[in-house]
Amino acid sequence: MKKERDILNNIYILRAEKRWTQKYIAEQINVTRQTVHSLESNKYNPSLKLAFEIALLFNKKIEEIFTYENKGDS
Amino acid sequence: MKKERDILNNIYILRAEKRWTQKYIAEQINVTRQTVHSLESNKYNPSLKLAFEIALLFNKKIEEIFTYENKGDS
DNA sequence: TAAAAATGCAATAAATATATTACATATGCA
DNA sequence: TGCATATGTAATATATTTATTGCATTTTTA
Repeated sequence: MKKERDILNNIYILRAEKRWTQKYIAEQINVTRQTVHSLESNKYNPSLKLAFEIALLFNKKIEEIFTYENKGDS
Repeated sequence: MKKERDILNNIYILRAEKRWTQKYIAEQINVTRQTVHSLESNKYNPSLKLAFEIALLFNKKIEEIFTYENKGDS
């Protein structure tokens, strides 16, 4: 069995800390609000460009925002 | 003018250091050799998952392998 | 409390990453 | 030199991300 991993992120938390809206983030990084919403809901694999944009916006490293962990591990 | 950035990577160098083939890398991370080749030729925006897989394989941080820099800056 | 803004969600379209296949050239090695 | 392996490239197919639109519900704020 090959190891499956999930990409997870804590954008929801980071956004709450900053009190930013999804719309605001979307505008800053030039994507739609849908994209931000999908990202936050943690159920897909964004492009590296998008990950970099998010990291730049929050002034963090990609790995401080996104994790790649064994499926099932919470 | 909105700032455009390029995603670049040094996989070619890292691979040379390890003396690995494109085929070998492709097999390790479950993509095709084409994908590895395209990646190395630095002209596109991979998925975050692929970036994580490469980083794991080389045991490095994503940002040690991929950079996101202003277009034109070499 | 009413209006405005923010969020969740869904369907479909558009864009682009990745796979597949194939072939030509280059490079290393017997 | 000749064979095996590695690499560059291209065309087409498939998969997945992202955009677009729209609407319902929740939360904020005047």
